Amino acid sequence: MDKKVSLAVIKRLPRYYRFLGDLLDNGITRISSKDLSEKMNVTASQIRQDLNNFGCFGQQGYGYNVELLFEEIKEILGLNKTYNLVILGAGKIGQALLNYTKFEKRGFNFIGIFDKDINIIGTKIRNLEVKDIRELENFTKENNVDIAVLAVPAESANDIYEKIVSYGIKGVWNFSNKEFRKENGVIVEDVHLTDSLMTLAYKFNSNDFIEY
Amino acid sequence: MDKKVSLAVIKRLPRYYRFLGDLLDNGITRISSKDLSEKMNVTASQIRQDLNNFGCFGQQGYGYNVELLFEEIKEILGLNKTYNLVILGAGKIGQALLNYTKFEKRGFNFIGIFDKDINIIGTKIRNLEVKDIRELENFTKENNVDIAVLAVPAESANDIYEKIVSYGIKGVWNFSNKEFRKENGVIVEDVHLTDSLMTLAYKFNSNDFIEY
DNA sequence: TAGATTGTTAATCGATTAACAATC
DNA sequence: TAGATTGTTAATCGATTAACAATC
Repeated sequence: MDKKVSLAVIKRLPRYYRFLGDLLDNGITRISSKDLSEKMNVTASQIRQDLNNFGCFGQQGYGYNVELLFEEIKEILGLNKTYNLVILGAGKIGQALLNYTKFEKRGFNFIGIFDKDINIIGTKIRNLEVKDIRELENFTKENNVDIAVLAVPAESANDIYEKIVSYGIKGVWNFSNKEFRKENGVIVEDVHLTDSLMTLAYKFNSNDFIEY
Repeated sequence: MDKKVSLAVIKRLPRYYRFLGDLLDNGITRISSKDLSEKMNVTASQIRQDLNNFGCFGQQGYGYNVELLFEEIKEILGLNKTYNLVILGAGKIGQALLNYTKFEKRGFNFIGIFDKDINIIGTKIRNLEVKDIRELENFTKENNVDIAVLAVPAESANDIYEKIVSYGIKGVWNFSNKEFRKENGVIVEDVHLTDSLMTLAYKFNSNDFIEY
């Protein structure tokens, strides 16, 4: 068993992955922690410390092979697998996410979208027909659902979350403005857009904050 | 001049605001840091430390008046003002944000939406007609634009960002998968959806991480 | 008043940075 | 080999938690 890695480190991994992807696109094959640190505006120490939580990917006197490190981080993040996602709530947010094709390029496949509104059920969004939320239970039995995207209004968020958990779905990507108790090893990743906008408002009005 | 407040504290403010709002809705008029800490799953010490960055809002032996504290945090976050926002990019994300009415309840008003696609320009989304992105410069001269919502594809993100800055817009809510140099006091708040999904993937596959 | 709970100082903990021996 | 740069240990810094005097 690896030693525990702090969430602070984990949240930096996608950023490394992004920068390494850019380097790859630019045909750069090797990079030192120092050069990368300047591009990313962090310390070289931090980069080396972060990476060494997962293994020794560099070489003394050389630095890091960009492609190799890119692939390692991909593996660490779990992006060599594919994931089946269902969207709960076929409103604006749910539709926007379904229509956003970038996620599928990373292996996140939308296999279902559900709503309770009789006027939306049956309509087609992109390649999927909106199903009745009451069909979710059977759907999870017949399909391997990894992640539920919670995009319902705040009022029904708790109900739907309880259903998700009881149906055995393990991952929740939460766009509702609510928080949930993590139970039975359920993993919740929150996207609080309103919180983000409020943080922007604060920063907008004040110069008295410390970057990062 | 107040002493600097760390971004960690600032990012917790919207969460306090959210929980206090819930308490208010439930008719609860006072709360101690201890009771709130149990609801929020943080320490009472942290709550008191956080709040005391901004003032003394409690009362010994009593705790905090919920409504008063709610209003204080609202003020601190800058939610007693209103903000004018323009959306750049009338694709799925841009449209979804425009259609999401919650933001306006908080004082964030969408006053324009722009795109470069001739097929989209002129169409109406909610209450706004999509304008040609080339009209943005004049628009910013005639209107007080506080925040630009960057919802364009990655390829054009940098170009549009440069324009935003040169037109004197101070706040950027960035939904593009790019990062920008903060220049001329420009404030950028990033929403990296793909990063968030990758973090979820990591957590999904591993139990070896530390919560928060 | 006595009990409760704050505001704040001090202690602890963890994360970041610096330094450097190991080594490619 | 000499130079470069890692992996890793040690030092520093900052954030969180604990403790408690002040006080409502």
